[in-house]
Amino acid sequence: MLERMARTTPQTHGEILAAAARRFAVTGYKGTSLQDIAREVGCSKAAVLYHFANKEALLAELMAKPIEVLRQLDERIATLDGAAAQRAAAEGFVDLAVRFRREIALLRGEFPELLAQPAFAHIQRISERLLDALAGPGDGPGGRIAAMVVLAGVPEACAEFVDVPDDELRPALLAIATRALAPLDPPTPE
Amino acid sequence: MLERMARTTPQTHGEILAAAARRFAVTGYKGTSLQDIAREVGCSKAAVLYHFANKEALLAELMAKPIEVLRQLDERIATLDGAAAQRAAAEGFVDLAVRFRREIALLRGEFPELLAQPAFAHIQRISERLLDALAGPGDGPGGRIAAMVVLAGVPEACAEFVDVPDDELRPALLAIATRALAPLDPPTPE
DNA sequence: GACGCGACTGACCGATCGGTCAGAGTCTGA
DNA sequence: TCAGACTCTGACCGATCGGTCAGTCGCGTC
Repeated sequence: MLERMARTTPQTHGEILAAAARRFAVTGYKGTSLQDIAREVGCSKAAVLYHFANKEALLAELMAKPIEVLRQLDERIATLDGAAAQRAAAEGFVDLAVRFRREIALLRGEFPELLAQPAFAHIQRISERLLDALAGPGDGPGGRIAAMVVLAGVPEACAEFVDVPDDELRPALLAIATRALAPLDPPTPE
Repeated sequence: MLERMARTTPQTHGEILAAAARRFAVTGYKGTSLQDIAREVGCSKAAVLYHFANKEALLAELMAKPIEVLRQLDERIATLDGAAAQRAAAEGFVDLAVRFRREIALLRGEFPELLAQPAFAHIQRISERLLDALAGPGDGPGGRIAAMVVLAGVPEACAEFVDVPDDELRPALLAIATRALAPLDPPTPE
């Protein structure tokens, strides 16, 4: 009945992953159905679910590397404090955002809902610690507000400027972030 | 059969609106069903659709005022250019974000998908002009990157710090924004 | 040639979505 | 008293979602 070539290629796994990344980037995670992904690959929806336990597992595999790097950043920051932690947080976060901006673009604005899923609960905790570090040792709420602007604005800018080369985007963002968080390392402390 | 009091109150319209705002703030627009809203009000889903043509109309009425103010800001900026437009854009945008931060909180991160709806197409155009104004008259991409960080970060910070009083949040955000966009108005232009 | 196995399919499931519809209860004005 | 408007309901619709399942196909092995 079926005239199609026997595609005994186990690389289908990778093809599904790539197709999912493409679709998520356009229509978002929630806005992309397993049917959409299957259509892009050229297989059945059941085939997608043969290779991945469920939709969330697909997302988890796509985000595994950036999440791991974020976890490492969290560990590194935990060993520092005050201004040193703040600088390390800013540099590390900008690095991470630039490096994985394609993955970030997949989730354009869906972070809040996705992080609410229990599978990503630990990321929310890491984000809170990152916010604290970025806020620095200041006392008023100004530091936390600036940290929030950076924490939300930098990834969005990365997703928006996917085509700008790394070595142009990274220093620009780092300069913006340090300026935004400025009150804690003013150029003339004296 | 029905023992319930006859609620001939036409204020149901307002109750539905308030309930929708509450639910949207918790579970987002897409994540909130008409059933959810009806349950919160204590009426049927059909009653919700009696008062509002559809789900999108509900959102539109909730966002009517902030959208109108955004439109006015766009008009004001259009009469200026260069550094003056940049300053007006920063001040106006921070003002708007602080003033309507409850409405912004409703949409936590759903802006991209919602703005993609044809009903909000003009907002996307306004956002682009706002980005241009915030970027200022600089030539490199640095200005646009900083503008994007502000454009995405400020509303998110507003949504996060809903409890901080206006007259504390506004100056803090304005300071952060002007610092982030700094290269165009450095303290020593000479 | 029989068998097992990995890869995959189509049909199907229950749930939920936004939205429609005919009608019922209530109130108002002629 | 009665017509009609207003408000609201329960039942229902088609579409779509993520996910399950029995079975099929091709291939390597015994």
